[in-house]
Amino acid sequence: MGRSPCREKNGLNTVNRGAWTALEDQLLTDYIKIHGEGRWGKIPKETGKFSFSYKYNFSNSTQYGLKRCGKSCRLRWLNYLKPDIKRGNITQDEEDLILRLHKLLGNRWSLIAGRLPGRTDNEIKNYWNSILRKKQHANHSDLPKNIEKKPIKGKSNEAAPSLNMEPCLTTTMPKIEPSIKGVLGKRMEANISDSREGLLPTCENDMSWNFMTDLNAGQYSLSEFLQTDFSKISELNSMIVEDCNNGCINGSSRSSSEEAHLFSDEILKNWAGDSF
DNA sequence: AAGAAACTCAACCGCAGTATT
DNA sequence: AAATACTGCGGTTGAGTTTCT
Repeated sequence: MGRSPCREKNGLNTVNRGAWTALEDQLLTDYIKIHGEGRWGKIPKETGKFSFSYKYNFSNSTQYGLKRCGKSCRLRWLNYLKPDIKRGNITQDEEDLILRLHKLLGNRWSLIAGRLPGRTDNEIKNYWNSILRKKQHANHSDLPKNIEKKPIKGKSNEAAPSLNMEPCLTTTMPKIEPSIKGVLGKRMEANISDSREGLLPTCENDMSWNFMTDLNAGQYSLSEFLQTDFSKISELNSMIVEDCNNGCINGSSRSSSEEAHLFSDEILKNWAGDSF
């Protein structure tokens, strides 16, 4: 279902566009301090009430309130006014993380931003498009598909790496490889520890995909993620396939080894293929 | 010094999923 | 159940700024 443009909403005949003024910022900030985030669509109407906006020094008394659509208010708050937004340049650690997460998630800017406290999806998107895209281009003459410009319309052909991992079979866990550092090793230890206690890994709690979920949920720190030895993932995949060939332990009907992957071939190719 | 080109980044747009009426 | 509103996302634009020639 299509949506009508902002200007047609809220009964506003005219909606301000372009850069926000200091007065508008103040009005929006004050409103959110009082009412909290959300209900963006009500902001133009609510801030237009005399009781709310009388103290602001509007140049024209008929212009009380924010002549902005809710969507615009939300964007302004989330990308600029919100107090916990981090200002300043992207650090090297942050850049590394952006590169890795982009490799993993593609253009899921909000997900990437979720792992960078104080950074907004818009900021990361801009940073990628202006800095990192060029860096990658300089490193590889053949630009990765997932940062190629998309056709004008349609999102269905987005070339981001698929998150639809093969469902991992329950299998015997590989031996802990001491050299596997970071969140991958941490996940392995957790799973093996569980299996020793009789808690066999299942498709729901195996290490294959939850490590990313856990990362997203704040289970791991930035440094742990950065320490992860992704070059070992391919080995892990092979170990699991081999184990599965030797017989899965839970009697699952889906016992073919090709289903027993930690990560899809596409992801492995992406991770192992270049400097990443 | 001036114009052109490249860059940055805030803001806008359309789409889609979810919530509400 | 259908229509409408709300919210969030990613892609794109364009004004302002900086760098280059």
